[in-house]
Amino acid sequence: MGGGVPRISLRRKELTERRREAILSAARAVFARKGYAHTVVEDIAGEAGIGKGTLYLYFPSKEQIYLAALLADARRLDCESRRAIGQARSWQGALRAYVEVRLRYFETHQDFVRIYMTEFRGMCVRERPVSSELLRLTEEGVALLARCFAAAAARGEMGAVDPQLAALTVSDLTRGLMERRLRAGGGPPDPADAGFTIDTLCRAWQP
Amino acid sequence: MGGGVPRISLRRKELTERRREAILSAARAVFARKGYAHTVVEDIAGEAGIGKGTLYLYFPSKEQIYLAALLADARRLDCESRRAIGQARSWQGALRAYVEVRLRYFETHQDFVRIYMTEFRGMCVRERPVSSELLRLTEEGVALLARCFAAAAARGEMGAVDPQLAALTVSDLTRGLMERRLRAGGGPPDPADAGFTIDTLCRAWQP
Amino acid sequence: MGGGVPRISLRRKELTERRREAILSAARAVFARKGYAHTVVEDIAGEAGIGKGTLYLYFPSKEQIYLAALLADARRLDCESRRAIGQARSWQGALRAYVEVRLRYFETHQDFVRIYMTEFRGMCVRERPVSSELLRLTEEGVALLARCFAAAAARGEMGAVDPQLAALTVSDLTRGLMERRLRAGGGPPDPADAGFTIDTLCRAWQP
Amino acid sequence: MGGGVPRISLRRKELTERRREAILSAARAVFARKGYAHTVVEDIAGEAGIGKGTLYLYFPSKEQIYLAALLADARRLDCESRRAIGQARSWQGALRAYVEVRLRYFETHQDFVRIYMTEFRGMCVRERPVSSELLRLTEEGVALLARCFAAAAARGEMGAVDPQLAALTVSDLTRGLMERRLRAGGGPPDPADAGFTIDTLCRAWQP
DNA sequence: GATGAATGAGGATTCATTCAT
DNA sequence: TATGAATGAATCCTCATTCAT
Repeated sequence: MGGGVPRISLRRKELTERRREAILSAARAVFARKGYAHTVVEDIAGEAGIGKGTLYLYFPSKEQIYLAALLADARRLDCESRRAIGQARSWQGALRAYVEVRLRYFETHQDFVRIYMTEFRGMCVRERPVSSELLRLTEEGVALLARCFAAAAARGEMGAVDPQLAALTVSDLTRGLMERRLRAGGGPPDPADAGFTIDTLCRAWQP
Repeated sequence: MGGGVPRISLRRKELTERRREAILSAARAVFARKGYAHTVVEDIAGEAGIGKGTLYLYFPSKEQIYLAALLADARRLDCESRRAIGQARSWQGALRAYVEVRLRYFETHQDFVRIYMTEFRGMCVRERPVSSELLRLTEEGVALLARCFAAAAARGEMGAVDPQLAALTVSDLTRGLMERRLRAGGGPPDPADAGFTIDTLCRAWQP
Repeated sequence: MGGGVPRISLRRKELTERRREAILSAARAVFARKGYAHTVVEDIAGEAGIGKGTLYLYFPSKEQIYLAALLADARRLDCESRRAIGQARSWQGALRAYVEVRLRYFETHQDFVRIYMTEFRGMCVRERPVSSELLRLTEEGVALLARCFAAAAARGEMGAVDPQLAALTVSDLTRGLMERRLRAGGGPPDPADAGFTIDTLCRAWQP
Repeated sequence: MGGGVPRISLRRKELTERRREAILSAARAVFARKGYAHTVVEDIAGEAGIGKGTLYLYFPSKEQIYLAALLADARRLDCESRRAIGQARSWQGALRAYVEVRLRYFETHQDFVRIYMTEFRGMCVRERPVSSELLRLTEEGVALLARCFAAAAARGEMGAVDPQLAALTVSDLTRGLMERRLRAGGGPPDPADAGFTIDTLCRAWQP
């Protein structure tokens, strides 16, 4: 039993995967720069260093590229989020983890955040939900936090707040923090703002 | 006797103004439903019950219709906001006024909020600012609140919080409230959520 | 026999005629400045100091305004041309009269010439003849000259040239003179060029 | 063997060039038939047997198609003109060459002449010069002739005429000849007219 | 697989003409 | 009679997607 046959296939698959990633990375960069409407498919192909037609071998449409570009990062962010929140020893730690994971993710994946925060969420509110998984991931982050809060409240470590509403509150404020960083462009953001947000909520929800 | 001369002219002006409003109203409805990119000028004309070309007698371009539609409501909202916050007797009252004015405005001007919250703010982050006044109005609301907070802090009625950051926090959470109402569609929103937000902040920032 | 009744009617007719002239004058100015395609009906109305709709009480279409504007001047030019050529005592005189009448007309009716020379003649070649009278007037000027030449040739005062071709030659060169004046803008044209043209032809066609 | 590498690339380039020519040819036909203003881009595409969008892969705008269509032929005409005039042994020969090259060109490129004579020259007089090269080529033909005449005059073979005015005279009359051929449609033009023009000028300008 | 030339539906805007006042 | 607001057909151009090489 050699197994030489699938080796080529593996190579192939790996290459394909690598190219898929390259396309998504290019797509994020362009979508972040120009927004969905102003982005031309050819721009993405150019940024990815491939031909326009090649895109359509990997994705069926511009919209699917957009969603896939978001989904990949949303999954990664969800992973990191789970890990960090899982390691937290208190509801305050979980809250801080939620915020900090996102701000750290922003440092290295500004393109994703830009699209996700300033365009995709709006699209979701307006049109029919486009990607169920993307939506689920978004809600998952909040739900994770909500479960933490519920447990903490049950243990009496947290004031008697609605865990779901509390988690949504954290989510809203985190978005605000990121938008301000985006608007600041490359300039340094107010380094105190994240602390302010966390402090505010910790104080409000202490038992 | 007398005074009848400009009557026709007045009629005309009034009619023109009425039609301008009708166009903006139609535009808000369509933009809210489909978003800027998917809206076709003919749709707006149809919704307004006029011909396509007529739009261009009142506005020079699709983009200007969009901005004018937002601006009119943003001004009204700013007015109501000023009045309500001006009447507040405490920073808590101001906070509550800011949120409630917006939620009440949402009841009757859902279209505006839909566009403003889910599209325009994102556009501002992404592209060059499109309308300076619209931007100014947005920032004005926050600044108003910030001044209230600063005064309250100076009087010792409020904890030692950064007034600007506090105002931004209120703004972010209010947006969150409205987005959830939008997503709920016509369904009844959680009636407690606004209270939760206000309570949270009041508790956090008491002296 | 009073005759009071038609007096009003006369007034009316005269007023109408006066306004017609004003429109045509305005039309010539605008058409000369922008050309037929780039001229907007509203421009003409504005130049004439009347409303856009009023134009259509006097003329049925933009095209008819254009033709009427040309026709009025073409008739006047034809009149002056007939008179001047009629007074000429030799074929050289007729030739000179033809050229000079046109150059003089150019001084005071540059708009007409601009349209006529640079646009209308081209239109005639390209499309179906638009106005039979306008075309006839153009040919009439040449024919007039041709008859002069034929008579002169018959009297032996002129070389044995084909009168029709000779007249066309004069026509072509006169057009060239006017185009150069148009292109010179307001600047002074070469004052010798008309003389050169006339001398050339006189020498060529002497017996 | 070998040397086959760029074959595909050559094919492609050749094909592209061939299609560019096809578009220009179609454009000339349609522009000649309808004039610039009445020509619709779709007409050109249809005449060229390609899709509307394909035009814009080859040219950036309707106006550029127009100018390119003229420019290609204007260059060819200029070439032939230079050659023919260069071979002329006398100023009379040069004059005859100038006229005959144009009449011959007319036989095979009636579309070009139609546009060039009846529309483009007028546009130049009326509006800002659109294509500097096109304008230069037009003036170049006249200048070439003018230099011939100047040389001939210096050698005493020609009367003391202003060479520039003489060349303009030839140009004006040649245009007249072509316009009459255009107006004659397919019908046979007066075969004597070119001879008449040439004879007239030769006689006028002999020493 | 990879490419980019070809396509044509779609969309913003203009403007000659009409018509209610 | 005079007006200019209203109209919608007409037009240029873009760009997502297809497909022959």
